[in-house]
Formats: sequence, C-alpha cells, structure tokens
Amino acid sequence: MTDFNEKQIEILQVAEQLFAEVGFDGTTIRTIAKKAAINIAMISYYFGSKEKLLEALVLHRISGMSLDLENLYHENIAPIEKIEKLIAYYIQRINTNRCMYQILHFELSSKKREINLDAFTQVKNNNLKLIENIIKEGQSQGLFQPNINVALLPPIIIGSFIHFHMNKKYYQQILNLKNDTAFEQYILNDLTIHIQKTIKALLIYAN
Amino acid sequence: MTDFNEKQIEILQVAEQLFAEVGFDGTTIRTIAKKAAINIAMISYYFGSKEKLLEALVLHRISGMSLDLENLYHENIAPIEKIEKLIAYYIQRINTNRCMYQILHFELSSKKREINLDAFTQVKNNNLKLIENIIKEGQSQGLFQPNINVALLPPIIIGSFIHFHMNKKYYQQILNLKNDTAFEQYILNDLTIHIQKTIKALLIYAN
Amino acid sequence: MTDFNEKQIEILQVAEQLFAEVGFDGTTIRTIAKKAAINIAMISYYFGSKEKLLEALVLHRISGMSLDLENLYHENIAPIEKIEKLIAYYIQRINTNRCMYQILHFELSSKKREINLDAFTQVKNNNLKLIENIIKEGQSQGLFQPNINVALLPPIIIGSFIHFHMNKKYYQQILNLKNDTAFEQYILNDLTIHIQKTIKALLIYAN
Amino acid sequence: MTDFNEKQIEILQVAEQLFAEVGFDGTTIRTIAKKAAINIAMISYYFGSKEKLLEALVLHRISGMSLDLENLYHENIAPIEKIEKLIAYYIQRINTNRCMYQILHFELSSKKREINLDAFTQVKNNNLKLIENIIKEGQSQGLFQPNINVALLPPIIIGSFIHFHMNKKYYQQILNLKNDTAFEQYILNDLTIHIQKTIKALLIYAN
DNA sequence: GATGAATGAGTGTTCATTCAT
DNA sequence: AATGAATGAACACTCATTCAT
Repeated sequence: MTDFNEKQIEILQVAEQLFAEVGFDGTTIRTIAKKAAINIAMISYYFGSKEKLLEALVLHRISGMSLDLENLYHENIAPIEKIEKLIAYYIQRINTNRCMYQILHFELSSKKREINLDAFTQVKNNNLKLIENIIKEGQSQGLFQPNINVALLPPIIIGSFIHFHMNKKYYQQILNLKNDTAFEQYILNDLTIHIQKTIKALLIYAN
Repeated sequence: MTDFNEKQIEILQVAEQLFAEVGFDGTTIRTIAKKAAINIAMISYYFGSKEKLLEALVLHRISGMSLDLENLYHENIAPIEKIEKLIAYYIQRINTNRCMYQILHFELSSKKREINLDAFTQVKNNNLKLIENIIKEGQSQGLFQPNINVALLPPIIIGSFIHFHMNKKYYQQILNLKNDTAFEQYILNDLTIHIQKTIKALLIYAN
Repeated sequence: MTDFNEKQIEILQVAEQLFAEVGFDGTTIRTIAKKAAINIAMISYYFGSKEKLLEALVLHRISGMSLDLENLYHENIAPIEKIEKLIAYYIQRINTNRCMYQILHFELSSKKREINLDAFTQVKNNNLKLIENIIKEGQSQGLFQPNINVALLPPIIIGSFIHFHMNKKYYQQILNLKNDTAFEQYILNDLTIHIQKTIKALLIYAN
Repeated sequence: MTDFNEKQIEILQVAEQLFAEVGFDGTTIRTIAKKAAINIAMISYYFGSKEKLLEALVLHRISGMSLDLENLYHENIAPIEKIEKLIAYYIQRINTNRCMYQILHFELSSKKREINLDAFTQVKNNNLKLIENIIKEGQSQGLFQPNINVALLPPIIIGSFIHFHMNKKYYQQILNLKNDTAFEQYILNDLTIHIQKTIKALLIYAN
C-alpha cells in the first residue's frame, strides 16, 4: 500500500494533524514544512501540490479505517455480544482515526475541492456489510427486531462519537472531566457503553 | 437582538452560506462582497474584520437555535409523546440551522481561532435542561428507565443527523434518493422516525 | 484611447523598456514595481496579471505605430520625393517605437504566449496601403517599374533598420561611431539615405 | 571544433530549438532534459550551467554560419552574377541557421546576459569581406556604382529575411501562402529574387 | 457614512543548482 | 561518470486590511 519513504510519511503525519486541527485552507505548506523539518519545496516535489498531498493523505490512511472483523462474524458468541464487541471496536477505531475523520467530514461537505473519495465509500460499504451480516444473524435467530434500518446504524455510532468529540470542551465541563485522559477514558468506557446500550435497545426493543 | 441594517443582514446571510460551503479560510471577503453586491471595504467597515464578522454571525444566529418548547413540557400528553415531538422538532430545527451547525462544528474543533462560544454553550444547556425535565417526568412515572445518561442524548440526535447529512452523496446512493427533495423528505420522515425509535428504545428498554 | 491614470502610464513605460531590454520572461514584476516606484501588488491590481500587462501595453502603444501620412499622398511633389519622405518618416517612427518593435518581434516568433496582435496587423495593413498608393501613382506616371512586389518593401525598410540596431555594437565598431549620439545620427542620416537609395533604385531601375 | 559526445549534441539541438521558440528565459532545463531524454542534472554536469549551455551552443553553431564562398570570388563569371549567387546562398544559409539567428537576435539586444559573441563578429567580418571583394571587382570594371556603403548591404539581406520570417503569419495571409512548404518555397524563390533585384538595382543604378 | 485605491504580508509553486552516492 | 534527491531563492499572485476623501 505504502510506497512512501520516511520523510514522506513524516510529512503525511504532520499534514494530517494540521489539516485536522486548522483545516486544509488554514494550513500553509510552510507550517507543514517547518513542523516536519523539511524544505518548503519538498511538498510540491514529493506530492505535486498541496491539494495532491491531501489526496495522497486520504488514500494513504483510508485503508486503515476498514473494520477488519471478518473473524468476529464466525465467533461462537451470541449476536448481541458481537454487536457489543463491534461497537467497542468501531469507536476505538474511529477514535484512533479521529484526525482523518475530521478532515473527511470537512471535505465531504465542502464544495471547494473535488477529491476522490471512492476509497472511503468502499470502506463505508465494507463496514455496513459487516454490521448487516450480524444483524441478519440475530434476526434469523429471532433475537433482533425484524424492521431494522441497518444503513442508519453507522450514523448513530459515528455521529454520536464525532459530535461528542467536537464538543469536547463542553462535555468536559458538564461531565467534570478534568483532563484529556479523563475525557479519553470516558469515551472508551461511558460513551461506548452508552452507544452499545442504545443500539442494543433499538435492536431488541419492540415498538 | 439585531441592530443590523439591511446591508449587514445581507452580508451575514451570504457569509453564513459561504462559510458553511467552503469554510471560513476558504472564503474570501471579495467573494462575500461580490455575492452580497457590496464594496469590499464594507466588511471591515461594518464588522471590524473578517474574523469579527464570523463572531457577529455566530452571535446573530445562535439565539435561534434554542429549542423554544417551554409549553411542550406542560402539555397534557405522555412523556414518550413529548420525547417524540421534541426529537422531530429538534431535527427540523437542526436542519434549518444546518449551515450554522456546519460552521460551528468546524470552529469548535479548530485550534485556529478563539471565538466566543458562550452563547452556544447556553443554548446547549437550555436544550439539555428541557430534555432532562421530560426524562425526569417519565422516570417519576416509572415509564422510563432510571439510569439514563441524559447528557449523551443530544449527541445521538444531533450527531446522527449531522453525520447523515455530511455523507449526503453516499446515503443518496445507497438509499436510492434521487434528488435533494427526496433526501430532505427522507430526513424529515425516515431518519426522524429512526432516531425517535432509537431514543425511545433506550429510554424504555431495560438492559 | 488611453483610460490609464498617471501611475498606470508609468508602469507601462517602465514595463516597455524592461520587456524590450531583457525580454518578458526576463522581467520580474518586482523589477517593474521597483523601477516604477509602486507596490508589487499594483501590477496585478491594475492589469490583472503580468501577461495582461503585456497585452495592455501592446494595445496601448500599437496605435501610435501607424504612419499618419494621409496628406503626404496629396502633396504636390513627385512620387519619388514622396517615397523619400515616407522612408525618412518611417525610419524615424520605427526608431521612436524601437522598444515596442523589439517586444513584438519576440512575441511574434515566440510559441509561448498567444497575445492578440490584430491591432498590429491592422497597422501593417494601413502602412502597406499607403506605400501601395504612392507606388501606383508613380507607376501610372511611368516613373516606377511596373513589376514591384510592394508587400516586400516594408521588410527591406524595417528589417534593415532592426538588424542594424540589433547589431549596434558591431556597427558602432566597424563604422567608428563612438557614442550613442553618433549612432543615432548615423541612423537618421546615412542609414536613412542608404535605404532611400535602395528603394528608389529598386523602383526605378529596369532589370 | 566539437569535442561533444552524442548526448551533449542531443542537448544542444534540443536547447537550440527551445531557445529559439520560447526564448532562453522561457526555457527551463527540465523541458530540455525531458525533450532530450536525459537527467536534469546533466546540463549543469556537462555544461556547468544553463547560461554556459547557451554559450556552448552559440560557439558550437556559429562557425557554420560563415559563408564558405572563397571559390565564388575566383569563378569566371560576371560580378553581378556573383552577387546573385552570393545572395541566394546567403539567404539559404540564414534560413538553415534560422534558430540560431533568432537566439542571437535576442541575445544581441538583451542587456541581461553578457555572452561572448566574438566568434559571431568574426563571422560577420568574414562575410562582409567577401561581399566587399566582389563589389570592388565590379566597381573596378565600372559595372557597379562607386559610392556603395558595403557595410549596409548585409542589413538589407539578413534584415529583410528575418523580418519576413518573424511576421510569418502575416505574410502567409496577405501572400496567400497556405502552408509551411509554400512559405519556404516563397522565401527561396520570390523573396530571394526580390532581394537580389534590390541589391542589384542599388549597385547598378546611378542616382 | 461609505468607498475606491492602495498596500505589505503571505500564498503555493517553480526555478537552476548542488550533493551524496 | 552519472544521477536521483534535495534545496534556497525567487516567482507571480492573492489576501485582509487601511486610508484619504
């Protein structure tokens, strides 16, 4: 997948952080160059242009956003447990790739650039398929409700997480999370449990 | 609240759309000026600077984002119905203020500018309080589960919506929504119902 | 013709000299700005871009390159005298517009830029027509040879002058012209006479 | 004369064409390198710098621009015929070396670079000497006029040709020369005859 | 109160050249 | 001998802002 050298990787990492923190337009190649300790010309030299750097970055990182949980489906545990595991893993995965999600969120809604997001679509399809399979299994066993709109489950999981993280300062305040570690812990514990509970309730509860 | 003249309102409207579409950094005051058919110098003249325009915009629009549902609480209907009504109203309200949400989402996570978002915090607190009251009512009647993390309900509602809308193209494709109207309709019908169902299940279902 | 303000005229003059001396590509807008004592941004501001400055310059100056000798044709002197007067005036005119000729010579043969030279074509056509009329007059009076290729007369006049001027250093040396004044004088006297003599011989001499 | 290897020759050829077409400043070493299918570093490596490449090119090509017509002088034909032959040969020679003439024309008038053009001066002196000898022969036989400014004959020949070629598009249009071949043929026939006629008239006609 | 003209700082990019290999 | 990687300097241009009127 990666035919990037050490310096290129360094540039990609720095760019990812900056694009996430201050946006693509808010990031100058001089800032990237300084932070990555490379010459300004290197970005054009390596990637062609600032915009192509973004494209390269997205392509480079997007593959790692797929849920590689093929074996989860075949585990000998109840579907509800699979869902729990999946959500926990999903959230942890989003959390890891938070920067890229931030970048993509902006680019998806921006009418400014037209970057190729086919790879991202692929990832979303893969993840959706995985969820769908587990749901179907639970439905065939009569454990889950029949009328589940599977396509709208990722929005709940991802959306809740992203929104929670976007409003970090607010939630740190009202939930009395005094530092970043506490916030991170809250995500991996309370928020995860909350989302698990929510999805489980939706799957099981007959309305 | 508004001591803005006609031209200023026009600028704010144009700015809101552009900031939402291409971001703050991606928007030039020349673009705003051209679209609003005013002189370039007017933005600095009226608002002080581009950044202060953003602040003025946020302040100007944020008040309208509060859920004005004081009377809903006192309506003589079951708490579960109140929740349903609240969610429908909430989503419709977010949908109306979509541009501003987009802007705020970026600014909240951006480390670039330090704009005063106290008013937004206030709105969030108000909305949270409203939800909390209805939940408590339901709980006191033994209709809702006791252990509800109320603070995490808005993330589900807003987050799901925002994520759904951010990935508009993707969902239009997989849900076969052929135009913008169909997409809008899907939000106000299917997505709303889905979120209502999710929250209701969470409130009622004992895990 | 000119809707340029004082500063714009200044820029055009400086640009003309520099484009002629070191070429368009050899001239930087910084050099122009410094020499014209204006801000770098002014060139883009006034003319749009460096290339558009060139176009504006050509358009601005080209009209002055037409031979305004309508009355010469109606003067009551022999055609041969008209030719003499025309050549003297022509050379003096080219000499005055030397910079622009230099620029145009390069642009005409350059495959790099595609600037609109219709106005220049017009000028050439006008000048050619004027010469043609005088020649025809001389021919109808039996003074000039009948088979004159009129279109090839300007190349002799202009070409000789340009080539002479291009090789200024060389001709200064072999003709012992010790300074610029002497060189200029040689052009207006000896070279002019030489070209007049050449054209006259061609028109009169039967081969 | 040439101690250049195959690759160097290739570079020189490519450079000559590009310098003529888009100018020295308009040509990048990357373009040369790509067209000559060599590494970018090779130009500096072989020639020292881009500027030194130009000098090497001029030196390399300039020797071939001398009129090698020593035997013409001793041919047993009338001086006027010698002049005719010389002009035809001269024009054909200039036409062959057109690219180099273009380059030199720009460099001669450019105040940017200071390249050594002694070799070119030598060539011009040689050519002038040759013409001078033939003229003197004609004068001593009483065939040519006595007061001929020999130094101003090359400007007529070269200048006319160069100017004609510079304005290729214009003359193709007004002379109805539909393609490059027709244009080339016109040069070798009509233009050559025109210049021959002009010079002959000047030499013979008593004014 | 309102604006056209003007500006300095900063943008992404390209340049000829160098250097380690 | 030859080259891919790398670089500092310079490029044309755009930016938000200011100021005299």
